Amino acid sequence: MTTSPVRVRFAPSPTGFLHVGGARTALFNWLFARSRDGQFILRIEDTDRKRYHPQSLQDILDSLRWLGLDWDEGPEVGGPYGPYFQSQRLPLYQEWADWLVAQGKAYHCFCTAAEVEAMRQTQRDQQGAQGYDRRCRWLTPEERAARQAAGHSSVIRLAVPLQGAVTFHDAIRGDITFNNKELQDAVLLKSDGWPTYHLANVVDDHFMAITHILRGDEWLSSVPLHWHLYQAFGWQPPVWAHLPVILNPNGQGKMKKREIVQADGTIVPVYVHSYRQAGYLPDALFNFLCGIGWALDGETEIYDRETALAAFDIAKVQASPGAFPAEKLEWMNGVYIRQITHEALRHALLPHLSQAFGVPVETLAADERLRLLIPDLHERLKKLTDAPALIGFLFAGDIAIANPEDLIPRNTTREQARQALTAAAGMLAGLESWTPDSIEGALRALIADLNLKPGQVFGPMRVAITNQAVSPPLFSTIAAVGRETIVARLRQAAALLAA
RNA sequence: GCCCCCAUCGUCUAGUGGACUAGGAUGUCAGCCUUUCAAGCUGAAGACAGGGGUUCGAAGCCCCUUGGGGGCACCA
Repeated sequence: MTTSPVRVRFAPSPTGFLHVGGARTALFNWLFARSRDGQFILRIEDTDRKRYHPQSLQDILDSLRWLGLDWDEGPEVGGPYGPYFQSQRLPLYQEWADWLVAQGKAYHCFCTAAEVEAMRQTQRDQQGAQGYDRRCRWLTPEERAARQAAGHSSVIRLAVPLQGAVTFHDAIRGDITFNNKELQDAVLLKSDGWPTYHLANVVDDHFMAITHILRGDEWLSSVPLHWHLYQAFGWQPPVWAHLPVILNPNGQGKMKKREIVQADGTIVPVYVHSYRQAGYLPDALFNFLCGIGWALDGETEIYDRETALAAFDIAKVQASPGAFPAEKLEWMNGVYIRQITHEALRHALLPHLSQAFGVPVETLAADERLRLLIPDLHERLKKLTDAPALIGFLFAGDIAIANPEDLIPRNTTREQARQALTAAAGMLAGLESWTPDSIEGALRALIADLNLKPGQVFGPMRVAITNQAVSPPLFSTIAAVGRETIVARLRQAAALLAA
């Protein structure tokens, strides 16, 4: 049906960091473009000078790249339809706004922001119609000229048709109709000469030859306005597809712009960089984001980019809003962590461990104990930042067991625990072969000698060695940590119980 | 208040009139494994919002109700 090459854009506003919702929009655009052999354009909509946030641009760029969403045209890569910052295209918007005025399709409005706000307030009080009452639309040429001569500042508003309706087609939702009487004479050009979203968006999409607009559902109600703009300009509108909004994890309301504290106290981050920092893998987040509003085949949950690309179909995107399934992301990230090699995991872990323990990355990279423990760590992580809590004992110089009772498992006496620790220390001090297997063999023999159960010996040892209730498996931990430290810690703990 | 969109297990979803006693995943619970925690394996509970139509036949089409969401800026 579409003969021209597909060109889509992701058009964030640099007013904040890249949100997972925005990332999902970018992802679907990217998927659509790449699966249709088209172009993915990144355009920065920086026309809001009040909310401009200087760090957000870099964050958006970094986050998109981290997710692997590369753009064909846009910031830092250029392209034939540039510039890709709206702040650098101001004359274009002014020119076309003036053109609309000259054509009688738009008009200067001299009302101040305060006047318009007052208007709105009155209407709200009376529960009547909403918005600007169009008083400047009916000004005579003389009145207009007089105000202009008096130096009154003005905005340019679109003169939308007062009657009739507009019906447009959405690639996900089908035909949608709005009555023109519900529409506003929206501001196109602000009094400072900068364009609003509506104008800039339509002008840019046209001159950048955008063929499809995939964006959030929250834009659906501004389509009729844009449609009339295309009409006024005499331009061919693109194909619209409105993606379902992502709701808060509890399903209530559009996903918040700042981190979400759930009822149980757990925190759900909303920025892509937060997930990056928290040790999520980009492939996992990519895969996960694909699954909000779209499904590969209804069966397969774990799939790579190529697979997604081969199957992606915009018409199969869900129309209904959906909650952000945070727990599923946890699980999925664990799956992706388990898929990488031990060595890859070790490297990925270094910065996180460095930060957690204040040890230089180079030192950690050379740490043989860490290397030995990676395989046992591997299947215990949902995210990279889970690692420090599991292996803190490697970097604690001295272990201080706060409560000696922690060394005593249930169904075990204090004396039994002390005996077990002492015996294990003595045995390990003289053990010839120092491997997980030999350690295990010797310890099991010891258990039989002492006539105790595994848990009665391993439990105290775990606490004595790691000062943690949860740790990687004992035998490899012992092997990794080294004889001297192990024996010392066991004896120290035994002494604690003797006291 | 007005307009628009939407409606399948708690959650993400499969389903495009008959293969639906509604499938997968996550989460939950139970069992196995087991030195803790994970991972893994096995099993269980768990949904077509309600009511009318249309049809031989409806989760899927139409209408109404209800519920949810979005929008109504010189923000995007």
